[in-house]
Amino acid sequence: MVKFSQSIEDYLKQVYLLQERGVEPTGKALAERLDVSPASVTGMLKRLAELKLVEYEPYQPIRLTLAGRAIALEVVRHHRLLEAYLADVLGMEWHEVHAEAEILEHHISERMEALIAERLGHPEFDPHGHPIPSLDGTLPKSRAKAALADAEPDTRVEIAAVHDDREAALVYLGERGIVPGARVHLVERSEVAGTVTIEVDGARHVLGSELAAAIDVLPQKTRARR
Amino acid sequence: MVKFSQSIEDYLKQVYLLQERGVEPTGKALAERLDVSPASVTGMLKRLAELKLVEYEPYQPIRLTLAGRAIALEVVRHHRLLEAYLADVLGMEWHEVHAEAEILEHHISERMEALIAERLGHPEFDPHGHPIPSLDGTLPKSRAKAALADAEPDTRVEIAAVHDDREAALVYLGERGIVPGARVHLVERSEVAGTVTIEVDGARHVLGSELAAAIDVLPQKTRARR
DNA sequence: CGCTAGATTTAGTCTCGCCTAAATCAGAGG
DNA sequence: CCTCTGATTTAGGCGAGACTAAATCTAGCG
Repeated sequence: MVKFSQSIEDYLKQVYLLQERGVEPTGKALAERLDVSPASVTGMLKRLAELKLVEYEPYQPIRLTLAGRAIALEVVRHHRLLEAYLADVLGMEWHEVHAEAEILEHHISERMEALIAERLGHPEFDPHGHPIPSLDGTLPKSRAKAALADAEPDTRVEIAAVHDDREAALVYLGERGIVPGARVHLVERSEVAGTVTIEVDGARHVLGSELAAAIDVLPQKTRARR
Repeated sequence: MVKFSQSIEDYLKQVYLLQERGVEPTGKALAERLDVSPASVTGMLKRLAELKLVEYEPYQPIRLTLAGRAIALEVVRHHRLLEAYLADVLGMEWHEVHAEAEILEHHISERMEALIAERLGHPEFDPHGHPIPSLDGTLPKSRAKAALADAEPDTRVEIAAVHDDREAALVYLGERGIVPGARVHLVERSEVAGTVTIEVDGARHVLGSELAAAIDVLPQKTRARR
């Protein structure tokens, strides 16, 4: 597979990540996530279409081609392996790993990727609970999960993943033990207040629904899996 | 300290490395090492002079400013720490580490640098025997050493450093145990043949003077130091 | 059916680093 | 002191990837 620029990798990755979260990858969404003007996105999409990495016609939905998806998966694999490595081996805090991996994902060799994966024992999930694509492009299958913001009140759940890159949010959650694998009691949700109340380790916490929407949980009848 | 582009870091690093080896950093030498045309070097030197990172006047010798030297040292520190880390912790072969470090040196955070240095116990030399600048910009002092190509024949010496990036050369030397720390008997030198004969672990090897010039040795009255 | 808001695309520029070709300079030898 | 050679600099350009401003499309609503 030919080597593409970091910019190209970033665009493809963001298209993939939006799709992974079930969001339509529009030009606007890409512009926001890439911190770039919408006009720049259009320009790049044209190039990506030329390169057969995305299917793109003006005003039509954006889709990755097989080749584009392969690159996106590779970058995502690098990112998540790096997060796991930085946290587990180097002892970096879980809120720091994203920023570091965001950069390094574009620069590690296949050799280094393999050494890292091996050292970690080929993990299936990163410290935020995100699935790590395998070398052949397959994803670990995870059980049905729901956003904490939508889960059944007064049930016990297990935190599965946290989809929030902001360091402050991760510090906040980490300090309160709201991390993948944690068992949590969902006390109540208030639609009108826009809050979710949970109990972790005997302490109560109230989260805004925005943050609660970024947290995926599993019904409690499960075992830990990290 | 402001963040400069990878290109700028590379230019400054090469100026530093040439000086470290006692070579005048001319435009031509830089062009070769950076794999760039001489005209491009001139252009970049102008920019670097504007940025107060080098002292440069047309046709005058090139010198790093304090700021430029600080950046060069930082990049070299990253490079050599990474080489040590990749070899010692990740188990990468000593001939592979240079290429990987060459890229990653520009992308690791200060935080990661610190974690790596700590994990390694703040080493003074990298796997090739090159000194690792400390955080405050000082270098470990190494004892007087000479190129293998110039050393006294029929003496015992210790390999101190190998100044050759080519993978094939490193594989060749590594397979024969010609690595920093190794004790070697310098059997003879032939000016006319352009060869140096050494004995390592009971086996004789003949090296061309070019390669022998890239190997630094210490007189034998020393202890191992890695 | 027509309007409008918001998303998207087009057009035209800018900067960074690189290039080639041509000009110029420095230093050695006659 | 002149000339030749090799190093260096100047001049002119190019491609990537970003930007702003202006034009255009789409979709929802009255």
